Amino acid sequence: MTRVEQEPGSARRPKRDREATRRRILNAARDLFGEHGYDGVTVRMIAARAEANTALVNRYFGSKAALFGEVLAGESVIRGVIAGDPGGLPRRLAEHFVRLLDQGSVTAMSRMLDRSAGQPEVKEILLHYLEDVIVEPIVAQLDGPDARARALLASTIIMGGGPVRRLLGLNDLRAADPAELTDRLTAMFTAALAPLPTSRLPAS
Amino acid sequence: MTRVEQEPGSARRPKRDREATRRRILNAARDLFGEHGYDGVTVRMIAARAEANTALVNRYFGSKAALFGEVLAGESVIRGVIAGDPGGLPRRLAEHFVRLLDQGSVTAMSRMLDRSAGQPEVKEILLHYLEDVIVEPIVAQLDGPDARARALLASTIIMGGGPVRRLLGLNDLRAADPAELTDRLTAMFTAALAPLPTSRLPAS
DNA sequence: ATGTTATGTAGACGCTTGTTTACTTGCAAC
DNA sequence: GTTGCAAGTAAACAAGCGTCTACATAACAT
Repeated sequence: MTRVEQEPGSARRPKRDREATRRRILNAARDLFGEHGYDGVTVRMIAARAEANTALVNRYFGSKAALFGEVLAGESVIRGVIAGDPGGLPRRLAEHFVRLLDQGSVTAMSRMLDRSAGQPEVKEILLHYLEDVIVEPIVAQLDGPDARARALLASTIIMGGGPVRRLLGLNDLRAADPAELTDRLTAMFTAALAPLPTSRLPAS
Repeated sequence: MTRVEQEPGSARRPKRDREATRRRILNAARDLFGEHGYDGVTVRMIAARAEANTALVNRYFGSKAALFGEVLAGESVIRGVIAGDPGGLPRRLAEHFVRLLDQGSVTAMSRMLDRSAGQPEVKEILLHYLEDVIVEPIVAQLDGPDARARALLASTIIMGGGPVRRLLGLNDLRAADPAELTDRLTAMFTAALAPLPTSRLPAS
């Protein structure tokens, strides 16, 4: 009876590890949703990637939609980007955008958004995410009139990056001088967010 | 085999009218794809909306994907927007964007793009559309370095409008003064397209 | 009226989806 | 060992998808 009496939560590594399996599924879902969007991913794909049984996805997360929601909840890097001094917000957003370009597959979020509004239930989840994590924090940093409209314009740039990257590729964007690209994006975000329209350009 | 003894387009109204049915299906597809994207629409939905039999969709268009391509081919309003004097391009794009906001459901295109990249075949169709109808014409108008990168940035704004509108709604954008909104968007497009970064703003 | 052809229809095909059920197996306490 | 339970599995479920085939029917030429 030489049995190892281990503390609960100690370093024992059972072959059947609920938490580890759950984590593998969650990671697989994050990667796949990020790459193909909600509709482009099947529960079987997630399970295969996680090297787990298909039924475990529903067992641990209830449903595919709920799993999607949990993935979304873990992807809030942009929160830290928005937070900070309001004056530097456009540049921080621009730098974030450029950073996403360089990372590629790691950036689950933006790619997730464009192809993921199938069922109304998922649309609801996405809506709340965008509202609470992106739009609302930006609005909170803005002074002046039409704060929400300005935040929506900035969101337009952020969300447009996904489809453009996915469909048209980003080699041509990466090819450009990163500093210049950042400047350009900063100007775009500034134009979107400035309290008053930055300039009245000559109409055509 | 010329079995049409009547003038084409004359006043006969047969109950079974191939062209009319085909048109009804195409219109229904345009509306539905515009509203729900490629994956969000089924062949049966299209047939129901067109008050036609499901099999006729495939009979007249070969496949759902081919029908999508035909719908896309008919949606090239933006072509005329891009064409014109290069200096006024940012403002024309901005005005187009604002116009889309006001129209709502008529604007099939932009809403079609974000949720429509399911099968690789459809992605191919979309890619060529974006490339030939949006990016390439814009590039053709640009001078200076990194023309394609700048065109992609402008496309980012255009394509971002779809998801933002669909998910977050556009009432807050419409609420703002249209003239001011146009100015703001013009500045954004200018920042994206200008030969050199418009300004180097103080970093945060 | 009759025959032919194009148009429309009903239904099934094969496949994939998310989900659930019944079962097997590993692990640990007794 | 033996038992009990959690973890994992295989298979099936119902529903939905795009597509196709066999059939009915309206419209025209004769």
